[in-house]
Amino acid sequence: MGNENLVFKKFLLSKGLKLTKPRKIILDTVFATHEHFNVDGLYDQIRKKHKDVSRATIYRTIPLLIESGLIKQSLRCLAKDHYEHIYGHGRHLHLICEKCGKIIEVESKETESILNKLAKKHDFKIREFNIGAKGLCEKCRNK
Amino acid sequence: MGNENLVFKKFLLSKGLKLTKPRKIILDTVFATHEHFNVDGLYDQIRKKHKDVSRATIYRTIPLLIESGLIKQSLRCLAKDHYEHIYGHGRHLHLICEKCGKIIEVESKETESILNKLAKKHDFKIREFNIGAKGLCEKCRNK
DNA sequence: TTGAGAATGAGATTTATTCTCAGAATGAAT
DNA sequence: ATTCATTCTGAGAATAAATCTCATTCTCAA
Repeated sequence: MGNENLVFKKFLLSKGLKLTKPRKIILDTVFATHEHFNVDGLYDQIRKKHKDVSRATIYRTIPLLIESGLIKQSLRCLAKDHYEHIYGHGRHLHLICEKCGKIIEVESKETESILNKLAKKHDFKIREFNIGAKGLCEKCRNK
Repeated sequence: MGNENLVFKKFLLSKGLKLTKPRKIILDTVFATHEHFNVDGLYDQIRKKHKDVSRATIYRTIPLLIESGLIKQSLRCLAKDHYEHIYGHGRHLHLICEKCGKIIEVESKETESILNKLAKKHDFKIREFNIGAKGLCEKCRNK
């Protein structure tokens, strides 16, 4: 892992944009874990090491990470947008527990191929899947 | 169609809540069409006939409609939460065009049964499915 | 008809996200 | 290295959807 850097660099170059320090820090922090993230959590994480990266820049960088294909918008939870990695990760869907907030990730090849078939029938070009369900996890149900 | 009233009435009763005029108006307007809706659109629609229903009451009534099983939260579009009917509607998934905003609804029995199987494997109890994809519709792609 | 509790409208409040702007950083060309 | 046109940045203001407050009004069971 570390090729996110190259991907992002190429993307910026192709757009005439610049690879600045804040953008590097944001990219590295995003890919330092494999977890979902939101702006608040990311900001806290970054601030531990770098006191000079602002929320505004995080908000401005996320669309670039999305456009470069490194991350995608994921679920929305507690009124906050969440994001997840695409680069280096297999496709998956989410089972979200509405009580404890736990997110179970599951392989989703089957559902995607079905969705692809349906899209073809409607002459629709899929850019991004969004497959999941909300409910109760085993722990929250058994008590 | 018209049984939404009964369903909602029973739900309110079971909760010790009251079937007020604003709630009736909101319910009727929501089910006057089969379309997705958001608070703003619903408010405008209601205001054509009833000048005395406030946004606050709409925001307060929607969770009740959800809890009673009549509607569900659907996609989020242009920073607004959208909702859709459950009562009287077959399950479906969405293909959302990111350019023109068009929403294509498609039957989704297959994907749901797969998701159900996966949920079972993880001992997860699904309350609500969320299946869809974003991309470009045929019209927006061919120009 | 009454009364206790629930619901309402209006507007204030909250809060995630976006915008503004003056100054700083970037990188291609020299 | 230096220059310079352009892009970026941080800080805080602005925006806007959704929630909350509160004094008043409505519901409905008795």
